[in-house]
Amino acid sequence: MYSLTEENYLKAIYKLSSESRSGETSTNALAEELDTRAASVTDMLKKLFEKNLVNYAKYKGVSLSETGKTVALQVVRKHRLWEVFLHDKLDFGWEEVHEIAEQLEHIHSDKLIDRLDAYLGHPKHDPHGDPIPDKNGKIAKDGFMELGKVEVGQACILTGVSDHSSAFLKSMEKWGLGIGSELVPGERNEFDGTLEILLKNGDSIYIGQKTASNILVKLN
Amino acid sequence: MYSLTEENYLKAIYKLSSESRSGETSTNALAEELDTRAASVTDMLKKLFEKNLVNYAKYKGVSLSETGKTVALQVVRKHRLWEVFLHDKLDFGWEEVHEIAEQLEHIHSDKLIDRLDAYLGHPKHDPHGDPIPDKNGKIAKDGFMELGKVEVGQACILTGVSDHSSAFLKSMEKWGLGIGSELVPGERNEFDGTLEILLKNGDSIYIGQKTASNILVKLN
DNA sequence: ATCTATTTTTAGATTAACCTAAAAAATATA
DNA sequence: TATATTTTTTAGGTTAATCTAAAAATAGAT
Repeated sequence: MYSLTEENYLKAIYKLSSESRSGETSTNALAEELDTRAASVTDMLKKLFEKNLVNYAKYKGVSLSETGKTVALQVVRKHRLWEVFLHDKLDFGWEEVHEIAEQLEHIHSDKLIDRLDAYLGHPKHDPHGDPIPDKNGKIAKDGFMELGKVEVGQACILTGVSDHSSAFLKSMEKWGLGIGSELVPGERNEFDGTLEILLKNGDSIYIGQKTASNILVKLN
Repeated sequence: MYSLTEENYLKAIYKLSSESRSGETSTNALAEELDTRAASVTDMLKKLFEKNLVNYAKYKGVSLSETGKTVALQVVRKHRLWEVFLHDKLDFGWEEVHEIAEQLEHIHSDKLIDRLDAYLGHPKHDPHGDPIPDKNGKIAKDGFMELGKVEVGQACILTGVSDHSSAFLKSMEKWGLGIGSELVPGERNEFDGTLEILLKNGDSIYIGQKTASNILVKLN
């Protein structure tokens, strides 16, 4: 069993090294991510290395070991499942779920998380559209992209939604959007994040950030 | 915001001083309850006193201040609501919920606990029959009675248990007893205190004195 | 009431996680 | 390549919560 702090370090190393193509990250980047000092990070990296959770050599960067990756993915799994619970069952907005899930992700009970997963209907994505690793840490590669991350002018096809709430689905309905719809991102309002979307029939609609990240698309 | 450890001390002081008629408890009793050493308890009591959470004077026992009581009752509230969630929504047995709720009770978010309460339908009792304090810390007083004190022939309904050990809960399970079971006390063996209990289905079971005083009932 | 046993507190250490300041290594620049 | 800059590590401390061992206070028994 790992401490809350150890789990947070592993999660941060996972996140940062996924984002870098080298598959590893640095002491300073971790200090920034974890809002702590570089010296503290060095201390912890030594400890995690002793426990075989990371590959680490002084001045040489750090990456997760197989064990470390497994632990990190389980924490991510718990985080995202709790987010789904908060969003789907307790009606929290997508902007509210992260902070509470940061606490809930550290509850230790395999049985709890299995039951929660089943109770939520084995969701594949959290309310932000991020994939939920399975019990074995496997992340379904669906090659889907959030509409909000597609570049302007790049035509794409709606392949799914991350949010299944009726509020969201009703607004999708109203816009005439569904699986298979062809979309082209237009202008983005940098002030409020609103995104213009050009439809096949020539109409334009204006969607918020929340909607844009809950619409999953395939590039066309 | 109080630390997990502080919350656990407050909860323990609440529990032990509720059980004593003096309304306070001792260093040693707390050390036992919290599975720690008396010296550690003394240290923490000083700290809690500094923070105005307890009434404490050296060698004189300890009790909760008004603030301390408020905090303790909110932790109890959270614990019991999570127990209801685990039992009602995730199908955990009543002997399993306590341990996981020990962790969940320390999640900090008023909004979360309000939403959870509403989601569960504002339950009044946890799966063991213990009352759930409301947002203001008020506990509904319900005149429960120990089964051992009910007169022969007086039908009653099981409303709660005082002992939450899994040994006790498992034997309850074996007898098929749970919240809502209908019971009628039958013959009492004056030699060893064993009590016959007639069940709804016509069966008789024989329970010891200790069990009889840990089963709480409402007269029918 | 005195002596003994128990309970509680103090004193001084330990551990995990953090910190600052300074030294060492790696990287960038002239 | 030599020097300057940045990054990382080391050294030494701090804090919360714990511990053991010993001292002090209270409670119990004759």
